[in-house]
Amino acid sequence: MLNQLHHTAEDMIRHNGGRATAGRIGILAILLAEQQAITHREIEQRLPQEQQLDRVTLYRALEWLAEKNLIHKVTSDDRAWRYHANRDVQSHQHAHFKCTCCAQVICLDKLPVERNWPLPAGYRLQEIELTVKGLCANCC
Amino acid sequence: MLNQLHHTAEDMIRHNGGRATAGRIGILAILLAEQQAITHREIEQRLPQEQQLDRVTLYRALEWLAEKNLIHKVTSDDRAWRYHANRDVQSHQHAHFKCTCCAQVICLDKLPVERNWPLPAGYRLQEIELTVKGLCANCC
DNA sequence: CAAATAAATGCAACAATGTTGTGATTATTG
DNA sequence: CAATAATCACAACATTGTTGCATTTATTTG
Ligand SMILES: [Mn+2]
Ligand SMILES: [Mn+2]
Ligand SMILES: [Zn+2]
Ligand SMILES: [Zn+2]
Repeated sequence: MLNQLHHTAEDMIRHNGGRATAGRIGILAILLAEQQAITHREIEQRLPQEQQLDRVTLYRALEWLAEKNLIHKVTSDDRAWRYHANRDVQSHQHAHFKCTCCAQVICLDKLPVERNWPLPAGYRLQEIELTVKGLCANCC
Repeated sequence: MLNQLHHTAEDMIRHNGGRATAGRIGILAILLAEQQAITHREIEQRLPQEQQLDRVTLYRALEWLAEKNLIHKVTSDDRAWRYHANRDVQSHQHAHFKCTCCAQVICLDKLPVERNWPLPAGYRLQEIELTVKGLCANCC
């Protein structure tokens, strides 16, 4: 099961012309297995003891994966990026939900906001970032 | 003009039962004068030389002003809070625009998003945080 | 398979932003 | 003016992320 994900991860990495290193494969497998968007720290904790990576290496691997569009970064109000594998649905813009109690972040399907936003004259829209804050099912 | 704002700021602070210190008044006057939401650092730079405040004092003053609802904080993707005085319009929820080039942040009037968002079962909505990213008139 | 090479890694140092604790100062009250 | 609680300044710390550079390694090539 996790082995399957490792295989998938390796494929995804090779398809993008990157080196299939243990670190990258492990990180991407973790993100593929995860339902939520998780932080750098949480990824570190999920890595098996025998293949801990340097903080910087982890940051750079995540940066590479994001560049190649295999994962995406989510901004949060606690100053920590969260990362999540790109599934079909998430490849285009979508909103996020963050629990104000336990801080979990999940990706929501749609982005039900009109693209032609009423901006001041001369302003150009590039991207909409939307986070719904509230309580998750566990914290309600 | 700026003197007028100082007077207004002092009134707002006293109305909330706080001590009218030079620091608080100066900070709030700066935020009242500003069209955009600005960072801690930018506030510091706008303070006259003779009344520079300690970083921590500035943080705590901003915290107090936000608690009293005289200003509001804006989350951004660059890990720095931005602050803006609460005018009538901004007292309720609104969206923000951030220029991806010069990083300026302005408050937008409305929040044209349906409040009854389609969340997973058991989830409860508290607040919607929306940032439109793009290019401002200067950077276009 | 072995050597060559570019890519990835590990480590140390640094930067930005924000927080906590505590003793000194000050705005306000009477 | 004196008393007092609120505010402030300073030092120390925490978290998250970045940069430079020497070392290691995955992949390619012969
Ligand atoms: Mn997402
Ligand atoms: Mn605002
Ligand atoms: Zn929760
Ligand atoms: Zn701009």
